[in-house]
Amino acid sequence: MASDHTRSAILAAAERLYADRGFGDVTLRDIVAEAGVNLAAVNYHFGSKDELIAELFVTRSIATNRERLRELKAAEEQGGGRAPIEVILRALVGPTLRGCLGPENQRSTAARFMIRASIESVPPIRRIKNREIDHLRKFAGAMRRSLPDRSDVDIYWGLNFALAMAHHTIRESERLTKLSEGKCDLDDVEDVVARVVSVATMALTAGRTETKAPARALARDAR
Amino acid sequence: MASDHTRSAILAAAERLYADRGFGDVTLRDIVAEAGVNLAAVNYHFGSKDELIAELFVTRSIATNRERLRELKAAEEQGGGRAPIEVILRALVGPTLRGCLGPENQRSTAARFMIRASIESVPPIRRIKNREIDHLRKFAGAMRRSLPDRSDVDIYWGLNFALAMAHHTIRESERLTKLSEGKCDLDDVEDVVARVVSVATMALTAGRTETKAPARALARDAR
DNA sequence: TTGCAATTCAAACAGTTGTATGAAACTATC
DNA sequence: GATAGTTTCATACAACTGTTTGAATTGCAA
Repeated sequence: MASDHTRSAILAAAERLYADRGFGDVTLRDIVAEAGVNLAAVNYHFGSKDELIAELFVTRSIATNRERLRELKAAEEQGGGRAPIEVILRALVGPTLRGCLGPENQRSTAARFMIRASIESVPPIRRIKNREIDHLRKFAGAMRRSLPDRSDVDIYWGLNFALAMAHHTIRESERLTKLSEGKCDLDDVEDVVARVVSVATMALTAGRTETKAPARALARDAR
Repeated sequence: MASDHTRSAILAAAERLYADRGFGDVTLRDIVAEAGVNLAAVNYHFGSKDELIAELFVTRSIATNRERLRELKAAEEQGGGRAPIEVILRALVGPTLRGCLGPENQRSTAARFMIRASIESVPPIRRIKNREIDHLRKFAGAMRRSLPDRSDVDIYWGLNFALAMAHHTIRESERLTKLSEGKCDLDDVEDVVARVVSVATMALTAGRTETKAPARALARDAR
């Protein structure tokens, strides 16, 4: 046991720096300086830099997934096994968007770290990341129960597009603000969530009478 | 003038390696080995590694933007100044998707390089990247002309979501294939383009009678 | 206090990175 | 064919990376 103080100071400093500046250009020396500990402490407590990153990622990954699944479970129980698709999508993208957008002082370091992890591809994380597929499968299952007439292909595409809009908006929030000259307000997080959920819902329910990839026909007309 | 052979060999090798492995872990020595030239050649011909990356990015950026604008211009001229929104969106996301997806042997190194550039954030590129906003503004203008009843905010959000779906699908194509157990066919590029265009069109035209952010009401009902 | 393990620390290590150097090899002009 | 300018090359350099080492310090039990 012992103090544990150094250990958690390193974790906190590392998470903060990675969230802000990305994995690429944060060195061990940056981390220990920020944490106010000795350089050798990282290797002593974690073994290596990669293991530090991995531990950070696993911890946060578990926490984020639990949060999302909590919302999902609650929604499905309330609906007797079937939740409205909008609520499922909200459980999927809401926690991340809320953690990464909004006024600077209320952004979660943890959420921003996770976005970094999903963007930059660093070896120790890549190795673990496959497990997240199981997590997404649970959401795919809930979406299937919510939209039983929908083909699997459409479910997966809808899931993909929902994540796409959420992650891309976070990643490019600065550019979107500049492009729109401030008209798109990324501090109004609930509006952003509502927009993403709305579009994803449309993607998943358009042409709902057919069962086989109806989105294609609609777009083909435009060619 | 002189031979120029070494110069272009370096450019080609660098683009290939960056497209495949990202900027993070491609060293000058990797590049010169792939190009079959001496280590000092990069600094001799380009001055520094950063200037090599910058030249590569500027060249490709101009080419990609020209291709997209060509499609856009053609569509607007054919429609007498107003192009259908689907065609505009297709001009926006089509070239990139076609260059990055599809069977391995027909993927464009250039397009994959550009996606890398838009994903990983490396200093020399970040400095140049702001210019791309002007390019996107041209598309925003065309979309405004196509949907004159739409508010600027909705236009920008639609543009953002269209790019989001295209880029995210490219970035996470492997995961989507695995998640869907191959049901989502990412080799059928035209299907992917059609899906993205279709959803983006819905995002931009839903509730088309109103002028003020109608997407919000739809999602709010679901809360 | 003594003794022992856990922790911290300054320093050095080995490896890799981008860059610079000066001699050698070319190429074209006179 | 000698000369001047360009391009290539092997090599060295300085800076930085993650990691290791072994001595100092700390904390705690006997």
